[in-house]
Order: sequence, then C-alpha cells, then structure tokens
Amino acid sequence: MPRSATTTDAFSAIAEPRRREILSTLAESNTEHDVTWLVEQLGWPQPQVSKHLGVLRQVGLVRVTRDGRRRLYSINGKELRPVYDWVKSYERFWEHKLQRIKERAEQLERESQRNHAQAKPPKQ
Amino acid sequence: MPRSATTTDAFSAIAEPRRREILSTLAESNTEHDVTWLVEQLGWPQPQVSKHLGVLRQVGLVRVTRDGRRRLYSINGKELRPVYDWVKSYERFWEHKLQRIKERAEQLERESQRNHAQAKPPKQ
DNA sequence: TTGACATATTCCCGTATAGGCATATATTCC
DNA sequence: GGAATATATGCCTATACGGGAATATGTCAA
Repeated sequence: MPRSATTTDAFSAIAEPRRREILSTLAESNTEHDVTWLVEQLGWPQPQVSKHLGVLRQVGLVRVTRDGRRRLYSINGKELRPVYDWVKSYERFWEHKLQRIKERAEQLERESQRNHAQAKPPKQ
Repeated sequence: MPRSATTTDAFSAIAEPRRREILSTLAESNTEHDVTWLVEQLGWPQPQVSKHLGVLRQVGLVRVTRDGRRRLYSINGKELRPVYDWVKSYERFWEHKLQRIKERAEQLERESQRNHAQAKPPKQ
C-alpha cells in the first residue's frame, strides 16, 4: 500500500513544504490573489503552482472565486483547525519540559537556601 | 521528483495516520512503553510498528531507552513545537470567521434596535 | 551453549507522488 | 472569427512510500 494521498486531509497536504509556502504567501498579503500573482511571487513554473493549488483546493485549505479568466485564491483557515487541535493536545509534552526545569530550579533554590542557612551547622 | 521523505521533519512524519495513532497511544498512557506493549495496544504486525517507530525516532518525535532486550519508547513533544507554531500563525484565519459572524450579528442587532425604535416612523 | 524472546531490518510489490514539458480549456479583446 | 491571455490538465520519469513476509540482530535464561 502506498502513502496516503496528499489530498486525504490537511495533514497530508501541508506535509509538502511548497504548499506551506503557498499558504504563507497568501497569508502575508491577507487578500485573495490570482494564479499569475502567485507565480510571480513564488517564481515557480505556472503548472507547478496550479497543481499545488489543486491539492490545497481539494482539501479545502484554499477557496477559489472566478473572475473572468482569472481565479482568485484565498486561504480557508477552517481546515487547519483539526491540525491545530491535534497538535495542541500534545502541548503538555513540550510544556512539561519547562515545567520540570522550573521545578528543578525551585528545588535547587530550596536546597541552596537550606545550605546557606546551615552553612556552618551549629555544633551541638 | 518524489514526495519529500517521511523522515524529513515532523510535518512529513505526522502525515501518516498510523504514526499519529502511535503518538496518541503513547500519550494516553503518559509513560514509556516497549514495542510489545504497543503491538498489543494497536493490534498491528510487529514489523509495522517498529518501522513507524523508526520514522518517529528519526524525526525526534519519540525517544528510546534500552532496557535489556526491550526498547522503551516515549513521546518527545519538543519536536511538535514547529508544527504548533506554524499552524498557530494561521489562527486568525479561522477566528476571523467567528469575528465576522460576531460583527454581522452585532450589526443586525443594531439594525433591529433601530427598526424597533422606528417601528412606526412618525409621519412628518 | 542453546533456545526463547524482543526488536529491527531486508526484500518485494503496487502505488501515488513532484517536477518538467507540452497541451487542452476557458475567457477576453480586437 | 481569431489572437492573446489565464489557468488547468495530461503524460512522462524517478523515487520513496507502506504493508507483507521472512529473517537478521540482540539479549536473557536455563
């Protein structure tokens, strides 16, 4: 069995760096743009841009509007939500590290304070 | 040119649903586990589990500890951070929708109030 | 040492890419 | 109608995949 299709879902679609690049290009300008504009911005051959747009379109990551012979593309962020929700559910696994560093620092702090207090333990 | 390798980065590695399944299985139990435990939990052939673990290992999404003939795997969430940061940078593109719905609702509310106030506009 | 157990690796196969290039399919303008 | 423009699609190739099955590698236990 081959890899799951790039058009399966957002996870597969954004695995390709160039498709992320298309999304970021659209995101920066914050407006819809036609394919020619994207081709100029990216500097890639037009068919390559169209094909990647096709994948993004199929998974709903971009929306298209027709304007004469042009097609205006814009980001449809809604489809990124599942990716966001998924990865966010692992938040504790990278915050945990900070948490442990913090706890360790606090413990060292306590020990330090204890040691300073008993720097020269009173003879008894 | 083929698709970029699954071991390129976290984006490519998590595109495969089964690898996400492995991560979620490890996440739920919140402890390190050996391969046999994962095989039992997932019900997949052992080589398949080992292979997917190999990809996750190469991109740093899991950590391994050797314990005799067993290998204990645990999640290394740090490597998910780039994915989180990337997708989070698009947050406004799905919140924007809510924003527009909210604004529209507020506008309708204002119009409604205006209309009620002038329900029977005074003849002049 | 030998056998049992745990895990990784190798080989094979069908398949879906991504890129290059040519071309088809609109749509506008003259 | 015909040329020009904008975009999508088709064909080709090399490549890396995910799964299946067998097997290699490593480790424990008697």
